[in-house]
Amino acid sequence: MYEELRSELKKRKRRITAQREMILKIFLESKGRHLGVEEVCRELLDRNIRISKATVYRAVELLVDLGFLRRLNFGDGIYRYEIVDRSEVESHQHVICRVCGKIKEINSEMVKKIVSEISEKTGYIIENHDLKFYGLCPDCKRRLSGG
Amino acid sequence: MYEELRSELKKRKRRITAQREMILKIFLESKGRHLGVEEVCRELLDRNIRISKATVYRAVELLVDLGFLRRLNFGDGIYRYEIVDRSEVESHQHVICRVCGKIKEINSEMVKKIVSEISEKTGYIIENHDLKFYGLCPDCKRRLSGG
DNA sequence: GTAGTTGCAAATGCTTTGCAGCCAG
DNA sequence: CTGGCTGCAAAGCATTTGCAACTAC
Repeated sequence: MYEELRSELKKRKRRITAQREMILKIFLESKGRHLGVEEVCRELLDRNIRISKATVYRAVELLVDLGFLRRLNFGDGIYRYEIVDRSEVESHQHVICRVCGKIKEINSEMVKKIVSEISEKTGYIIENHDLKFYGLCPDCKRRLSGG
Repeated sequence: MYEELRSELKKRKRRITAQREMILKIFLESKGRHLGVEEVCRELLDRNIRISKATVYRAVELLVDLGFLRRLNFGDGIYRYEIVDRSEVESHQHVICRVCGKIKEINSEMVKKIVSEISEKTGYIIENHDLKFYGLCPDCKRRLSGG
């Protein structure tokens, strides 16, 4: 993945820097998590690496541009980012527990059908989407009803 | 709707004020639009009504709590609000043009199927959802491809 | 050498909050 | 009356930006 990053950076005449590789590394080692800038900085500090917050902001923006990260928005006022798995479908959907905040990724075949249905009905060309389902996860469900 | 607002406020021992009714009125008269606090203030000014921004912030939060408004997040750093139509299904979905920003509401039967599929697969109880589809609206599609 | 990067601090922009005065009940 | 409400200004926060020093190439 670092090789791809280097080649993408070269392609766009942007520089290959230790900071950028390090930040990508954090995301590669945190697969499945959804990190905000603050958390990225914390992860870096845990590894005794100090990169200024401004640089992290600029790096994640760049990594989103280059297609390595995806920006997420869970409506809490903080932008979070996750690594883009090239093998995965171009869309993404999350199920979020309203009690514990746990986030689960899902992948429904039915999503494709919805997309084409919407495309037909509205005349829009749908390029990507962001689906969030809110509810109770099994654990919280048990905890709340059980006791 | 104002009657419902008054009774909800009484029920919760909150006061009935001209500002709160006025702000609800703005939303009732702007059905289908997604107003941010700034825009609500502008609408008020257009009607020669001055309500402080802080009050608007507090009022929309209250109206969301009471179930009259729904908070939306289109990822541009601004919370927008829309009136909740009691007759409508408890869920909502938007199609957003990435060029002109136009937002269209949709209502797909297929959404219900997805919800139950997800519920089965994940064990979550899905209470509501927030679906956003991004792409090109017919107008921008024409403008971009046509010339 | 030079243009892209970084770190810092200051600025920005949306939202929240403390507080004194006001007003609905 | 009195506790909730409003308006104002100040504070909070996440994010962005200006700039001088630095560094990849």
